[in-house]
Amino acid sequence: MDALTRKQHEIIDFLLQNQASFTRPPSLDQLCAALGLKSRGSLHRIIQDLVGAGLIEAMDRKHRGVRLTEQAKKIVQPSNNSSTLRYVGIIAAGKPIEAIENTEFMTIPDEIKTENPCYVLKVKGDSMIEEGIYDGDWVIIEQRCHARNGEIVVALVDKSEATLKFIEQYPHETLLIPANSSMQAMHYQPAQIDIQGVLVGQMRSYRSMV
Amino acid sequence: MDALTRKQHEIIDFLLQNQASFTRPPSLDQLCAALGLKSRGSLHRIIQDLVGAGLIEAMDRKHRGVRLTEQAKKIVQPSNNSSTLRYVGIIAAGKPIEAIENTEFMTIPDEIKTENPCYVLKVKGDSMIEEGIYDGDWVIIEQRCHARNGEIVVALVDKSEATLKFIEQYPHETLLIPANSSMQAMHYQPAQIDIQGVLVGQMRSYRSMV
DNA sequence: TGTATCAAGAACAATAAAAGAACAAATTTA
DNA sequence: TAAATTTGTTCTTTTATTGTTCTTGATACA
Repeated sequence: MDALTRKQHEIIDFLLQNQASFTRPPSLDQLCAALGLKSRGSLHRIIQDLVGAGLIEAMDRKHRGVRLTEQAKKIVQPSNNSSTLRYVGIIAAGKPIEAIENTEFMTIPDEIKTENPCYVLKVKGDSMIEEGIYDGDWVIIEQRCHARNGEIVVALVDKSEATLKFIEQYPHETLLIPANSSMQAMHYQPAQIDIQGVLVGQMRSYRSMV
Repeated sequence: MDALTRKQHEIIDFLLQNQASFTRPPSLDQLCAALGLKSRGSLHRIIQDLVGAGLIEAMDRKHRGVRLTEQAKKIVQPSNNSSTLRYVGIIAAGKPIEAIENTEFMTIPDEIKTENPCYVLKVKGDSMIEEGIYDGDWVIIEQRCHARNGEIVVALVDKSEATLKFIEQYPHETLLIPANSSMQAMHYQPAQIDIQGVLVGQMRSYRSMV
């Protein structure tokens, strides 16, 4: 199969990304409208080339619209707008992270993660309640061992206790600050603290509320 | 089996979506009325093709209406497993929902949605801040038109303004209650309020904080 | 410069669909 | 039971839509 031209690529990308938004396979005219073209004559040629490449099903004069082949649909699977992250366990202030028994995975939308490796924790406790992070919420953590002041981090204290807090780092002191006015900021020696990741996303289910 | 023509597709979609609203299988004339056709002659041909495709049960002159086969009902099931939801737009208290221009879809983990149809909105404003729902958060809404007292709903006020609030419904009064102590509960006539969905999930990105 | 790609549009052929007439079978009503 | 009505079926005719094929001209690129 030859490499696709720019336009062929654009059309396939468009179709793959908008499969869901067409309730049925679009006709050439509909595609033209969606793509901003004024006439379907030239689009037809491009579609035919894609039929040749095995990415679109032949239309042979049937009026059934432009349908992607299974092969084409597979192309998009890896580059979906989400990815599967490891659900590691439960984080509760003052305790080690309680790992869950069987490794679980959760599909997390790109909107609340980053390009870098991330993992998921479930939050236990109210220490970040004023930041809108509640007991039972999930948090998405980007895995890294450094953070900037003011970021929310998973911090390992004295190699034993894990906690989710705002961090402030100074030459001779590291502060872990809760978002809960009934709790106090904690002061540590920098060596006592290991950063295990930085908060990049959060999510919550309201299903069990009922 | 060949792919369906547009009209065949439309009819199957219609039947699937309106199964519940027909007390008995619709006759050809009823279907014509529902679909805006003036004569059943042409509809019959299309139905026969669908019988041939195994999606509709053969009628053989029985006057009992059009029934989908089990196979046809399965067609929609797989898309249920998919966790791709429509990102509809932005909800800001006191304004209509501001639809986004191009239909977008977001992949939402099963943990923060339900089995029923859901859609996604972005929240603007602070009216639910004490419930941990902040300006800029996404909310996942289960699409239904009724709610129980104490649930958080997308309510359409006077057919014009949309808002996200706790709801309390009494025979002669409906209350929309914010989760923000600097705001007041609003009192309405029940007829002023249309429920457009119930909150089932929430999520937030911390990426832009940096 | 020549080549490949692409947009626009005209013209055409095939298919799909709408409308309606006429009839037969099933069902309901009187 | 008989008549009336509804429903499904089979046609034909007409219209609309969709896919196809060409030609012309513009643009990008090596």
